[in-house]
Amino acid sequence: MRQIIEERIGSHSHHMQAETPAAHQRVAPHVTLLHEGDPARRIMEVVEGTVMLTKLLPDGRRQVVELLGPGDMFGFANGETYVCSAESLTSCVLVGHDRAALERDAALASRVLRRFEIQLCAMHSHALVLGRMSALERVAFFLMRLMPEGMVSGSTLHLAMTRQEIADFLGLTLETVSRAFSELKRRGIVALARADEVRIQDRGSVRRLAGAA
Amino acid sequence: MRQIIEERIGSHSHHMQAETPAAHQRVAPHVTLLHEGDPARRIMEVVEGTVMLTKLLPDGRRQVVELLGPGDMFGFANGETYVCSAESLTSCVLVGHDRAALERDAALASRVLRRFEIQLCAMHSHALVLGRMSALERVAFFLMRLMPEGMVSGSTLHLAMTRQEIADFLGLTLETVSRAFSELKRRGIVALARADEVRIQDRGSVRRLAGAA
DNA sequence: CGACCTATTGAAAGCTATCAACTGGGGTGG
DNA sequence: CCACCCCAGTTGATAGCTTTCAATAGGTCG
Repeated sequence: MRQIIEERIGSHSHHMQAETPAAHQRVAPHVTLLHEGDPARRIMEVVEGTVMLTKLLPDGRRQVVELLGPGDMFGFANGETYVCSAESLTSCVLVGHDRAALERDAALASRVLRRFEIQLCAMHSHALVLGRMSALERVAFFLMRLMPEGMVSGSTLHLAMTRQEIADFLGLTLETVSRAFSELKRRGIVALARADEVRIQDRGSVRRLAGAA
Repeated sequence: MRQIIEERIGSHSHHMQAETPAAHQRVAPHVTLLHEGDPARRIMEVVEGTVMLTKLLPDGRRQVVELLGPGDMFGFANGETYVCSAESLTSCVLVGHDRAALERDAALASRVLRRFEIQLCAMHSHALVLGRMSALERVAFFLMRLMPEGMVSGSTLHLAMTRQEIADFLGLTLETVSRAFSELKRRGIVALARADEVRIQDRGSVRRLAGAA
């Protein structure tokens, strides 16, 4: 069983004046950060690294509902408890924000609001992907999501996720994801140095398949 | 072509002090409220009625990404433009909030923030539905979403959506949605007085199929 | 070097999409 | 007021894509 590695590296938050100052913490990869159903006390912010949010069905089917990077927030609640579990994919630096602090700190509230809007937009795109795209298109969308803005054809991406995790994100099975990668390879759109090292040979084709969503 | 019917019924917003006061407006059913790609000026709030947000793929495939009721917000932007189109399903009352007002009005910002969190949670559930549920489960989920809290078996729901709209919401085709309704009817879980009048005979089965998501 | 886990590939089954015909209800025009 | 038309919905048959089950390959770590 993995444990949460928590290491205080000081607070850089200047708008906090409360009894629970924001503390940065570093966590190792593949650590469960919080559980669906646990009491929702704080809103967490990703400072560095990648976090995935997951939901489970009673019979064990899993969906990765969101992938989070620097600036993104998690720890949402509908009522009293978290609606998703969260797990670090890479080594991460996180900050927790007390829910009460949102009422006091207008600058923080504004920043969180802006970020919620961005994440809501990302979820809208994801709904389109899950509801209407083929397996090949979904994997292309996944790759495009990982490509930095100014990326050119020929660059290499590192995947921090297994085929199973990618499948759970895209609403597919791990075999189908693997077949999609093979198909992209066969078409000369990507090259795989290793399973988690993807060289983008034809950025345009990836964009086109992803529907520029 | 349908047009937006706009009827001022006065402002009930007391925290506004800006150059663009919040104005309530009533719109007819099946009216396009805003278009994906248009410049994003205001955030809209549903006061009464139901609104659907949709996204399109270049080839015409459509996804209804969100269904909104009273209190819900829309008009999100990632950059300068709306990421979704919005259309009224029923007759609606709406209020527009100037984006600049969010900076000035802390009470409004707090309310919007809270609502964004609720909608984000709803999107997480929807991702689970779209990514991991069967057709029958999706339709059950859809019905559960429409059932009021204190609803008992035997009550009747009115659907404000066509089979095509439900299909676009659930990531299915209209035929599959129709077959799912027939299957629920065959199992005695629902009864259909008309295509848009659903009597819930067995609330428990609906909940179970929907995975209590 | 071997064990184990992840990924790939193959074959067959299953579910949903697609194509097509038919039904029914509502509205319109005669 | 009735008949017809039109559109939404239902149902059937077939095709296609993804899943499932299974076997093989590759890589990493002890």
